[in-house]
Amino acid sequence: MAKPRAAETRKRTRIQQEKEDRILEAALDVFSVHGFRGSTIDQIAKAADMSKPNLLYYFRTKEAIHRLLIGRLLDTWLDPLREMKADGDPLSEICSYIRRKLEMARDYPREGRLFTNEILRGAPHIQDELRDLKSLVDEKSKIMLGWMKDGRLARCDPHHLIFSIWATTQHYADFDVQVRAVLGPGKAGAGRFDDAARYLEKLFLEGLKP
Amino acid sequence: MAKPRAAETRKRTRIQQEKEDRILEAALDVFSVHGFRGSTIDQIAKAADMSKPNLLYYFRTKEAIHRLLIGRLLDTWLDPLREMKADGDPLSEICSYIRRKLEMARDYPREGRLFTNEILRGAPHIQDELRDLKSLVDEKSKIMLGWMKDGRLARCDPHHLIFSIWATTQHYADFDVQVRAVLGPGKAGAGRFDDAARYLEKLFLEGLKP
DNA sequence: TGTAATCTTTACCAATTGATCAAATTTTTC
DNA sequence: GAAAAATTTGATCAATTGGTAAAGATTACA
Repeated sequence: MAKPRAAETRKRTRIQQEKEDRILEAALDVFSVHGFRGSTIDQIAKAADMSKPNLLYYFRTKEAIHRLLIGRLLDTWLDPLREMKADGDPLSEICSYIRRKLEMARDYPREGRLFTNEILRGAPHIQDELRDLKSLVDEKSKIMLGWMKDGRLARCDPHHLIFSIWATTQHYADFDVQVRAVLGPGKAGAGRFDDAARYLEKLFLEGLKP
Repeated sequence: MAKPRAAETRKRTRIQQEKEDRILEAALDVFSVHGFRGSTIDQIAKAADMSKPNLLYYFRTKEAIHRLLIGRLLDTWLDPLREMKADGDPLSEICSYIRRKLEMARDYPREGRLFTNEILRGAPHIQDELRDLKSLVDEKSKIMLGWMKDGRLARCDPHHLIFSIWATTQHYADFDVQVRAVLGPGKAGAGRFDDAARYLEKLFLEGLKP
């Protein structure tokens, strides 16, 4: 008896494994540029080099692909923030956080844009996750307030401090086209991330030292 | 003889004026959330409270509306940067720039998101403008390098400095949903922009003073 | 007030879209 | 090597999409 869709099988076949990966890879390419509504199954199928019905054999709907991608993304996206520990040196902790976020922007720009697309749309599918995000940020904010009270970090609004780290690092994924256009052929090479890291480190280190 | 489309008439009628404004207003709402491909004429027409053919009487195509909106946006978007003058006090000039960009994020969030959508898509329609942008940024970078040489501004990469201002201010338009979710009902009111301004001013002032 | 120009509506069209189905093909398993 | 399971394909569908044609309604203006 042929299963109607591959997704339900207990054990993933070799083919299933490979095709699903190819689809997700292609979908990430397409979704991250055009957003959910702006992307078509045909487009994704073509990018994955297979027919549309074939693709739909592995994922029931367009939304199923998108949901899976978003889910995977959210799972790892906040890891760097989770790693910020109260018992570390405040400025080093913040610098590490910036560095890690910048590495993510460099190594996973499509994931970053997928997330930004979702937020731009009003985050319709990740309301729960936003709630989790709030509690994580609140928790880390408390740590920072402690550092400030101890005179180990400049007094400021920790929420907005976190926003500014998100913004400055994510910028290099979302606005990549603009960044490259502005830097010009000479400075838009791979080294731009090192330049960014150097600049951001200085800005935040000087800006936040007590 | 009835003109096929209203746009070509020399003088704009009262009705033309009003309807075109209503369409652009509605289109800005829709495009800024869903992007170009994710938005439909029906959607825009409904938001503008008119029938689709009626809307298409004023704008030939969906793209015509989008082009006009993008054009208008780019026209005013860079004004704050243009206003940065070499003969001002470096830190005050930068602070004013931040304040103005933040006001734009507060007062014109839809325009900001429209722009971000366009950039996320790879900026297909604004290649020329990106070239103009580069020369403007290069020009202002030279001014900043002068300030640094004179010891009136901390030494850093001026391009990345400008990026960080764009990123931190634009963040409050693009990631508004996330910002509000994280701040929570207590602090997500209109005052969040004042908090942001206070924080950013401190960060950049301390981070960039020589 | 009459008429020409402008505006609006109804009906429509061809292309694209997300998705289905049964038949044909390939792969795995015994 | 045959049966069973998994995979692929081509044909198809209903809904949506961007856009048009033409007739009817309204407005501006002499």
